Amino acid sequence: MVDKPGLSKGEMTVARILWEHGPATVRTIHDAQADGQQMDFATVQTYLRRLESKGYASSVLEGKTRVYSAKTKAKTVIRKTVDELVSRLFGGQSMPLVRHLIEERGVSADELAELRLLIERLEEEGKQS
Amino acid sequence: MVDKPGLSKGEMTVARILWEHGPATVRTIHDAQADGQQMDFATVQTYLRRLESKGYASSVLEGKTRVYSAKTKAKTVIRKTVDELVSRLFGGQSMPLVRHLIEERGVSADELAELRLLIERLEEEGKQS
DNA sequence: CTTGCACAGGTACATTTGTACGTGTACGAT
DNA sequence: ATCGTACACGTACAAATGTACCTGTGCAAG
Repeated sequence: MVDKPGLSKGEMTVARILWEHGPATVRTIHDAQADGQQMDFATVQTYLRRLESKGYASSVLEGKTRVYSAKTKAKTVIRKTVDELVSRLFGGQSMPLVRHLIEERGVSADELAELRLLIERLEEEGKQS
Repeated sequence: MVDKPGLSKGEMTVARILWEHGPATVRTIHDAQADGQQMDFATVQTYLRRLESKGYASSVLEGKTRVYSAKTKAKTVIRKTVDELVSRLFGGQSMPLVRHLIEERGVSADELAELRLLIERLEEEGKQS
């Protein structure tokens, strides 16, 4: 796997919508934008085109509309992006970021419970390996 | 607080070294680079200059060398950057990122213990508020 | 004194990114 | 047959970014 150039912020925003909705047209994605962060139809189109040329998406002309599909899994892009960030901002340590997320941005009671379970599970695994 | 333009990746890398070392010269920062991700002396210089022009750093000429200091706290930049990322990649939800960090990138036993404490503390706080 | 380092500061420049306009065309309504 | 609508697709272009060279100058070694 040759490493494709990374995604820019705008491309990422569009990519995320693509992952969520599955195969979609420019319009679908354009309309799916969260209010307040609208980008022009043509802009979305450009991002999609770039996504495709970078190898992150593929498309087929279906009738007269082009339908784009994600070609790279969200997880892959997320991993790469997060790794990047962690390395640049925290010297490769993930804990500081985890701490930041939990402390600085709210975590609901439910999420807290989920986290607890996650941790307990990992502690178990740790013990026996 | 007018929001200054964000930091680019390169600038962030340099900014981080600046935060760690405290006031430093171009050379100090250049030499402090983790092996393998060396950037040219002049490149570091440029980033520092840009950091200053964006208002994230300040500098004084000390004798014949210029000494740069961070002007914005790491936490501020981190918050902004992470918020950005979380919003673009996870639609504003931080839990998916926390999960990713814990599951996909290793967490040592010690860190796990720390996390457990952190969670317990938050659970306590939650109960009484 | 002369030469060479070590830096500061200015300038350069190709890419990438954000953002979008304009043209051409197929299809459905008049 | 004609028009408006909805797209695809090519093109545009300024700003941001990554990356670095070049020039001048003071200091220190010869």
